[in-house]
Amino acid sequence: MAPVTKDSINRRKVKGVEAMKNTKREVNRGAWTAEEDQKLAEVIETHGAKRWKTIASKAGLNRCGKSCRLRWLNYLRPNIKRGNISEQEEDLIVRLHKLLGNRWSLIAGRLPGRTDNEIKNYWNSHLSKRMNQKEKQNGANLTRQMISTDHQKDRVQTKEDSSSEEGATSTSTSTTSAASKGGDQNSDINIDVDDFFDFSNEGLLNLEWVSKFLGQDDGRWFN
DNA sequence: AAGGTAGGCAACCGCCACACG
DNA sequence: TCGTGTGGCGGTTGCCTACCT
Repeated sequence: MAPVTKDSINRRKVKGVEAMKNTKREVNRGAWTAEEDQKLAEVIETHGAKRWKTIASKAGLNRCGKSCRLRWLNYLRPNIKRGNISEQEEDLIVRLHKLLGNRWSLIAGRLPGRTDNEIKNYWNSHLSKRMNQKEKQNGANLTRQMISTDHQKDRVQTKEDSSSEEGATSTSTSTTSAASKGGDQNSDINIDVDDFFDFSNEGLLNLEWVSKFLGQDDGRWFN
């Protein structure tokens, strides 16, 4: 809703500086200044993106290593895409989330130039709401389906009652068994994703492997 | 015009896993 | 084997802006 412009970011930075001046804590907190960004980038360029505590001290930044790491990974790192998540990316996020849950770093690993933080934010602000709406729709459809199925079962039961009592019992059992499997799709996929995912040899943004598990019949999530 | 509200994003917090001495 | 330091991750918060009343 509120587009984040350069101006707004700079204003935040100024506010952040003010907040830092007022804080009694030892390390800087809040928004990063352009100067801090530059220092951090320079140190990482010469020393590499590791040993964040060392980087923080070498850069002369009064910030903790964690903060430096986060800033680098989510903002300063080269080849970062910002905003404008495409339909393809969105589709992939939804599919991966269905498969992996809130494992944002894994999901981000399949989206070049996207950070886990960005995906997490995008999910929380955009997709989760749409998913809820979709689930409600599906829930309503499912209820209608179940009512319809119950009526059919009743008809079958009545028919079988009149012929064979034993046969009716077996039919009922199998129906219940099938229904119990239909609840949570994720529970059907009994795989260890940590062992399973090896991204090294796969092309990025390739939906085939996701579709293998989730099924192409799903089609697009949001129409 | 002013205040309230919701959306969006950056950054922080707390926990956990791993490496190393 | 244990303790400590560090990095990584997901959840949450805080702030700013645009929109609504």
